[in-house]
Amino acid sequence: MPKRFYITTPIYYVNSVPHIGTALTTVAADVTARYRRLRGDDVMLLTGTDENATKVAEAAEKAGKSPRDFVDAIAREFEKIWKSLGVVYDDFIRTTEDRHVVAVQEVFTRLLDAGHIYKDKYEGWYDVGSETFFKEADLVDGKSPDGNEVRWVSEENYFFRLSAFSDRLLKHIEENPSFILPETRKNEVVSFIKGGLRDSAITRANTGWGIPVPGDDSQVIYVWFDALINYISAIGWPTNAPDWPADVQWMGKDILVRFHATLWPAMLMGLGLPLPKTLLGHGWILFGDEKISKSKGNVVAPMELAEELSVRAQCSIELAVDAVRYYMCRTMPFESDYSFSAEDFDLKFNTELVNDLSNGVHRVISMSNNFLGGKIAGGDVDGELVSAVDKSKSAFADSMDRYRIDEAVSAMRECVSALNMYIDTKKPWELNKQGRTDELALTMRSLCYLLRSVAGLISPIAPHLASSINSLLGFPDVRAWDAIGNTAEFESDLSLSAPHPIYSRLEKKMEEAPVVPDDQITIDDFMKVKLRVARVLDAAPVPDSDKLMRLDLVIGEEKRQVLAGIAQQYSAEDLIGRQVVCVVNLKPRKMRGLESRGMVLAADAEDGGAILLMPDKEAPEGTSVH
RNA sequence: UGCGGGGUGGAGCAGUCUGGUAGCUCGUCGGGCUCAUAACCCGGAGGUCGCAGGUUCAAAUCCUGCCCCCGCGCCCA
Repeated sequence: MPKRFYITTPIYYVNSVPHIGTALTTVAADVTARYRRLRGDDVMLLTGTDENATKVAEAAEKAGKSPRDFVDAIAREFEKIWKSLGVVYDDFIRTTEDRHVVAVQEVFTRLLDAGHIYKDKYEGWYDVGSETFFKEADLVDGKSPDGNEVRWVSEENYFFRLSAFSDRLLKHIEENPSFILPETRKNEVVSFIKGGLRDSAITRANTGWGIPVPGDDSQVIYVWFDALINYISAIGWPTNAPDWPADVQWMGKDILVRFHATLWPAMLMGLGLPLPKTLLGHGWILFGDEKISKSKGNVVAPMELAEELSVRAQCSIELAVDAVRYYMCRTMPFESDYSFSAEDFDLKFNTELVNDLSNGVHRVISMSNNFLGGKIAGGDVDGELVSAVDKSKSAFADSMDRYRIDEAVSAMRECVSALNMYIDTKKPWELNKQGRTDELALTMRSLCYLLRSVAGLISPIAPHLASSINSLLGFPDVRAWDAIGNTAEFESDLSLSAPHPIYSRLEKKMEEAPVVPDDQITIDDFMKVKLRVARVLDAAPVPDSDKLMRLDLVIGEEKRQVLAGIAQQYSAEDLIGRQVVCVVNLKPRKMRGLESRGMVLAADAEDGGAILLMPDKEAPEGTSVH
C-alpha cells in the first residue's frame, strides 16, 4: 500500500469545546488536506480527543457523569463542530480506544527494554489536601505550611531519558530546515534544547483513570507521553503503519517546544521510527485587547461567528462557515499572532469577499445574462488572463507547499483583482452597445475562465463558496489541480445560471456596549475587589527569601495566610498585632512553596519598597473597605 | 534580573538573514466608470524605518550602546 500524505492536528482536551484557537489549527490542517487531495495525493487527515488526563475524571464527577459517558459526550461534540466547520478528516482517534491503549503500552515496553525508561524514587512530605510535596525544611510543626496533615510518601515513578537525546535532536533540526516551522519557533526549540533537557517523569500514581503501566498497575502513563502516541496508534502502529512518518503535524505554538519538538521526536528516536517531516507551530488569533478579553472570558466560538454572519450576510450557514474559514486562512498567524476584532472581520469580509469577489462574480454573471442571454459561445481565452492565472496558480502552490496559507490566499486574490481590472479595461457594456459581439463573447468567456480558476484555487479554503461560483458558471466542481487554468473547458459553449449575489454586504453593527476608556473602570469593576480589615496575628520572614513576609491574618471569623513582599521594610515585631487592609478574593498563589491567599495593601515607596496601609482607627476585623 | 517577540506614513502589517527604488491592506483626498451589492478602476498626499554612535561609496537592513512596548518566568499578589 503506498504511503498517504499524512496530516495531523493535536488531539484536544475534552474539558472544553473548540474555540477559535483549536479551530484555527484544525481548519489549517483541513485546508492542507484539501489542497493535497486537489494535487492528486491520497490523504490521511487525523484529529481526535485526549481523554486520559486525571482532570477528566474530576470534570466528569463535577458534571455528575461517569468518565466514560463524559468523554463520549465531549468527543461527539468535537466531531459535530468539525463537521459544521467543513473539516473532513479520515480518522478520529480517542485515547481511550483499545488501539491507542495497546500502542501506548507497547511504546512503554519497548522504550523500557531499550533502556530509555528507568525507575526513580520521588520522595517527600505529601499534603493530601493540596496534592503537593514539601521539603522537610518547609514543614511547620510537622504540618504543611498551610497547616494540613502531611504524610511521608515515597513514590516510584518512571522517567524517560529525554536528556540523552539532546545532541541527536539538535543534529536533526540542523540537517532538516523544514522540520520545525516557522523559523522563529525553530530557534526557540534549539535554545530550549541547548538550555538542557531534563528527563521527564512519564507516569504517575494510578487513581483509576488513564492507561496503566504494563506490569505495574500502581502507575498510569502521564498524559502528554500518552497523547503524543496517538499520531502512530491511529494509523496502525505497532502492527503496521505505512503512512508514518507524518508529512505535516499542525499545532499551536504553545505545544510545540516542550512536547512536539523535543519529547515526541525523542520518543520516536528511542523507538527507531523516523521523525515527522514538518512540525508546524502557528501563532494565535488573539481577541482585541487580550487582557480585557481574558478577564471577560471572551472566547469567540467560530460557529457562533458563522451563525451570526449567515443572518447578516444573508447566506447559507455553509457559506458563512466558508467566510469564517477564509478569514482564518487569510490572517493565518504564522510567525507572530494576529489580533481579532469584530470590526476587522467585517472589514475583511466586506472588502475581500463581498466587494471584490462576490460582487465581481455578480458583475460577470449579470453582464453575461443581460448582454448574451446567459449563453457564451465556446472559443479562445484571452492570453493575458491565462498568464495571470498561471502566475497566481504557481504562487498559490508555492505558498501552500510551505504551509503559508495566508500567502496562498493573497495569490488567489491576485486573480480576483485581475478580474475587476479586466472588466474596467474591456468595458463589456460598450462592446455590447456597439454590437461588437465577437469581442464581447471573448471578454465574457475570458472572465468566466478567470472565475473558474478562482473557484479552483479557493476550493481548499472555502469549498462551498467555490461550488457556488462554479454553479453560477454552469460547471461542476473543480476536482483536479490540472483543471485549474485549463482553457479546454471553454472551447464548448457555456450556459450560465441567473445572477444572484453570493454574499450581501454587512451594514454597520448596532452600537456595542459603551466603550470605557482604557484607563478607567466602572464602579462595578471596583466592587469586584473585596477588601477587608484584618489583624496580623503572627508574622515571620519566609525562609530563603529576601522580600517575602508570611502573615497570619484574622479577618472576622476567618484566619488565613498571606504573603507580602515587605520583609525589607518591616520586621515581624512591627507587624504582629497591627491592622492592615487585605484583598480577600484574590486567587491563591504559591510563592517559595507557600500559599498566599490574599494581598495586603501597601503604597509603593520611591525606593521600590512598601508602605503598609492601616485604618485610621481600630475597626473590627472583617470590616469591609470601599 | 532572566528568556522570547516587537518598535516602519493616521491604523494594522511586509521588507531586515542574502546592505543599493521603503512595499501591502484599511483610512484620507482627487479623478474615472456606470456592468455590479454606494460596489469597481486610476492617481495624489502622508514615513528623519524607536534613539545615539560605528562600519561602508551606500544602512530600515550589518556592529555597539541606550530607551520603550508585549508575552512567559520571578522573593508582584
